[in-house]
Amino acid sequence: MIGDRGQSAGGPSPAGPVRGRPAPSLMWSPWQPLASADPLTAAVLAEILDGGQAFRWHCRADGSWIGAWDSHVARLRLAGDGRLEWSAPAARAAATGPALARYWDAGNPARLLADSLPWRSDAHLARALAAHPGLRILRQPFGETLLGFLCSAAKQIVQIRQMTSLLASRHGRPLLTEPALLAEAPFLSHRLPTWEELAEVAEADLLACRLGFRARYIRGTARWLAAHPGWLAETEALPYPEAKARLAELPGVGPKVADCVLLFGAGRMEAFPVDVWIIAAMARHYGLAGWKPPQIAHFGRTHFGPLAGLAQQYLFAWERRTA
DNA sequence: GCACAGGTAGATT
DNA sequence: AATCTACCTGTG
Repeated sequence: MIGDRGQSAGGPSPAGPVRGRPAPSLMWSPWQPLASADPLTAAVLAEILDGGQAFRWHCRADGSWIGAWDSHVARLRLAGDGRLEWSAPAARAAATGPALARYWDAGNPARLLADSLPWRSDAHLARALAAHPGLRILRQPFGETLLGFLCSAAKQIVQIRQMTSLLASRHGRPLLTEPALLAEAPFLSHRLPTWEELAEVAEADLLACRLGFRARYIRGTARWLAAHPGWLAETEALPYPEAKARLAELPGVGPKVADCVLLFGAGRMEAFPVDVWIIAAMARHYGLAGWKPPQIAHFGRTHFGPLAGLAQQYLFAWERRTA
């Protein structure tokens, strides 16, 4: 249960620091390594958590990150050797551990995945891989990923974060209730609303979340999903081409959003989202100037193979860093 | 003031 | 079928 821990002390550690070392927090589980995660740099960790895959992670002053997905909250940080460590609200850490391993797709070492990309015959890809060792594709909840990318049309990452944050605080169920945790991460006071919950929200209230013309898409998608129970879960289980075609039936979901949802929310590595950054990257480094998005997507899937979406993420990171 | 932003849908060639 | 535009709204 949430919120059943005593709050009379009001602080993380009544005992205070011992000989200069910070006392362990009563609210957070101890830091522990994330099994089989690749060594990372701070820059690559930032690219994974704040590079446009997910929109609910925040970097803190000490360099650690805090974020949420589904009903889970976690902190992440790098140990001295670059290994990733995690910690969760103590009351829920037992459930968060396995959930995080799935979210991180920890069973698939990034190094192995990247090695199966055609970098040996693609000098630019080789360069992008070398620049971001450990970069990986998250395996986020399908429905939340759909919501995030329905917000993404013609918006920058900062603004997508703002929209999802408002949706959560106004229409999602409570997440962090312990005052000490809430004080650390007020933006995680609520989880994202489910599609069932969104179906009950009036379009005017969605507009008030700064969604603009996306409010109509989200409202339409929510109503459609409410009328078709089980449809989303079935779609997630379909092979890539069928899943993409089905997602595109939803209002506001075109080729790019569908590919992002399947790549970041369903682990479909063959999805190759084509956005303005990738259009620029393919024009600059692959001689595809003037190509249309569907042509670029086809080129990407054939040139990069079954893990084209992973290649896309490296190219995307390279392009943003050198822009 | 005005162009532009990690697109999509609908109208118009 | 391919190409153009409007769509909300914050940011520079």
